[in-house]
Amino acid sequence: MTRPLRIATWNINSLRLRLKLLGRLADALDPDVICLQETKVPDELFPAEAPSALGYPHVAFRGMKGYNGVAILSRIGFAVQDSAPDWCARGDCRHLAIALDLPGGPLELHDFYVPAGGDVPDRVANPKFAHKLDFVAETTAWFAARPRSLRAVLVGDLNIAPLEHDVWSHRQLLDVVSHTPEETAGLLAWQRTCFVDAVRHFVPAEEKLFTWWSYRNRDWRASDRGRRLDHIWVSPDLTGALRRQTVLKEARDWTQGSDHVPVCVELAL
DNA sequence: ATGGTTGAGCGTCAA
Repeated sequence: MTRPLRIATWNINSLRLRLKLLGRLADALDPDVICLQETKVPDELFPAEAPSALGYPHVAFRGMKGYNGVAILSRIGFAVQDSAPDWCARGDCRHLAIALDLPGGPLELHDFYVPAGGDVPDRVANPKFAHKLDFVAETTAWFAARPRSLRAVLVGDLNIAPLEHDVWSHRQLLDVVSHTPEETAGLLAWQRTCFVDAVRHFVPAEEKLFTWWSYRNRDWRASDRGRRLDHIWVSPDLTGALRRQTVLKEARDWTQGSDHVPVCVELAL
């Protein structure tokens, strides 16, 4: 039997600045596929040689100047899928979809970077919050309308912590963008269209679990005011194949690290 | 109520 497939996701917060840390991620998790968000690099400046040098010859990227940007690095060949719409018609570089060439048939993989939504949780006062809610509503409608996918995985920085123990204080964050009832309900509705939470499959809902700690805390580990913003979902037919999850908390201490840490799951397909 | 820090790329804006 072959080794389980490992899929990792990481908001790298600038690919060019953290190329060396990408190597540390590869060493630490040994993933077959790495999905990145906030690459912050236009396609014409994408460091094309770097993924191969790390052992990932198959690459797809969609970037723009300054903000956003997603990329997928893979040891396994894949075909890029371009059937999804341009969410909110902004040309925003927030989604890549591929079909991985696996022996048992293709595996559909989505890499998402959901808008952060600004500071004020009010869709009238804050257009960024409106964009975030609209984005999630559009993706939900799109996944709900298509035939139910089998062998599908969705990962990314979804910028919403849906469960009570996905934040350091449920009560204190109910009015904070990323954990408002409107956002958490929206994210769970999206999830229910086609997916189950592959990380909470292993970690009980009453246990705190975070993937992001703000740069603005003097000592992120001591204050531990984290949120679980980064997610891996799988189609229900794959739940029996789930073998392990890893939230690579140590990465938050890497020199000049991202404020997000990598998340990884193993699937025995 | 506000501030705190980081990145892109040079103004601030976004997170």
